[in-house]
Amino acid sequence: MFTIGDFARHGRVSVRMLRHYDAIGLLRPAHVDPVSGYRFYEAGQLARLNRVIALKDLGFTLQQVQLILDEQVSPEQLRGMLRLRRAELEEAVAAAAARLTQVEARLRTIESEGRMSTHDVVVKRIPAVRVAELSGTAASYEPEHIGPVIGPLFDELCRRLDQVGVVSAGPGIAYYEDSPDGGDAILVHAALPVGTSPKDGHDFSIVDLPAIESSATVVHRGSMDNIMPTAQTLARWIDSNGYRSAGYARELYLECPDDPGQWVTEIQEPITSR
Amino acid sequence: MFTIGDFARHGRVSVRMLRHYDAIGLLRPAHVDPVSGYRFYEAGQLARLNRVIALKDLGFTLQQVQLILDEQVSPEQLRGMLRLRRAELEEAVAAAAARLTQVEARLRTIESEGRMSTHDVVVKRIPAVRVAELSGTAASYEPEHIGPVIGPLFDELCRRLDQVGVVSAGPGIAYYEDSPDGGDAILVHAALPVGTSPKDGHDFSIVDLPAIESSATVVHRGSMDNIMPTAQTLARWIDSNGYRSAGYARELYLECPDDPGQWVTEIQEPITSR
DNA sequence: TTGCTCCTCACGTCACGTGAGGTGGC
DNA sequence: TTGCTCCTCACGTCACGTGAGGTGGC
Repeated sequence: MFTIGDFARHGRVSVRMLRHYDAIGLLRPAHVDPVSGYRFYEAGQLARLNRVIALKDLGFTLQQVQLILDEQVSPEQLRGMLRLRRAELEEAVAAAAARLTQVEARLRTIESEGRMSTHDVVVKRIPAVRVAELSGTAASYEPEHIGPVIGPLFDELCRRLDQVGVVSAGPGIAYYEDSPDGGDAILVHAALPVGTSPKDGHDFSIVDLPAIESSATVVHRGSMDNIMPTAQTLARWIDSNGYRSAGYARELYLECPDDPGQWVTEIQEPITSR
Repeated sequence: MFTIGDFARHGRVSVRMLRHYDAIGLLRPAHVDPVSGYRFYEAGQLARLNRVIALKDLGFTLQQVQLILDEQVSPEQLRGMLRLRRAELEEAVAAAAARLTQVEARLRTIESEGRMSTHDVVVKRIPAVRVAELSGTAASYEPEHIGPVIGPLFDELCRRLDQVGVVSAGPGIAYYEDSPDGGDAILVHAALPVGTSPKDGHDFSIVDLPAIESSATVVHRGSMDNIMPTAQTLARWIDSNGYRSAGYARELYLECPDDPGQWVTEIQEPITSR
């Protein structure tokens, strides 16, 4: 017979843990003194304690441990639980490794630049949207070629949506593609989310933009003429965090007051892990 | 200006999170309606939200995120925090990988044997102990050679401790070493923990058993004559979980009633990762 | 008498999720 | 009027750590 203190010492657990396991019925002392309430454990109970610790170390919750030890789960169910745990652990390893990569990237930039960027890149899923859109062409990806094309496209799109009584359901989206004929010129799309699609007789196209399962995003503040440094930050982040670009980026116009210097835009770039 | 719902949608966070960040002062809405209490956010605040998410994703607590964003930490301190995080993440990756290995080992045994063993191996640190000990030799590691040697050694040791008025401070420990002269014979040590070391005039040795930083342990129930299957379970566990033996094992006699079938022993085997 | 071990509450942890119960504008 | 969004409490989560306040045997 061991007192709770001795038993805890042999099992390398805290006294508090043993009391907790008693409270939830996971490991009851072999004997409890009825007057003092003192708990007494038998040496053989160390085997049960070890099982508890071993299963807990695998990442099971105490409730699951209890079910397993009390044989409330069949071997078949246990296999299922282990497989689930395995999948969760595979994810956990990958997630921890990804965080580690990110922390290392931050350390590199802070050691070379003496500070941390304030442009923070976040990976998120962008859901699919149905949009109304108009398209045009621009001479290149340079902001000064795109600006004069995209602005009028949005203005015109608004006018045409108005005409058919459709009201946009969110901020405008722009995206670009290489010209299908292979030149330097590019396709420019100006899109506005719509809830319901209008019947007929409209002179704009309705397109379903697919979800982006994994998108690296940054918020750009200020005129689109100054987008380049932000875009480069994003590109460097993608590279130094073990991803690569997986398609064309979208721009989300979150706020577009008259003064272009006050614009707020989100750039969304599809990525896959490298 | 966005309502809390719109802002949450753009930032891919929950409304509850934004309220929480408001409550702790991490991200205050740009404006709060004084009569309705409605929160309103500016598009530009998405940049701050992104910083929060990015730092949170690195594994920092919200409190740390707050300190970092409010520039309460110098670049130097930030470097320190990142290095600490890096170390923690390296550990986290290793820990998750080790769990994964263990889960995979369990899956293999459950798929081959249809059930999970009830001999659970636990890795723990064994602290150093000062012991009084007597030694002898046995013909081999076989239980039938060791038993007749170790028993009398313990009896004799107890007698001699009694004589000098020393009382043992814990269960007996046995350990074995190859004979220094290279034969099959082995050195057998019977040891009892002592708190205070006696002065002089005793005929047993006082030895400091070093701590075992990383020890794989199992509890064996029953006579030491039947130790073999338990020892094999332990050996297999060590092998299939990516460790290897790193020294000689110890046996801890937790309970030794007259009936040897009721004995409870813990085997402690030093390990290192392979 | 002082220490040591044991006991039972009960709060705190961390970042929210999840109702409950109520309000205001379309 | 029904829905929808917003609000403020406030409890629950998970596995204990950490006092607080008190007892019993050496």
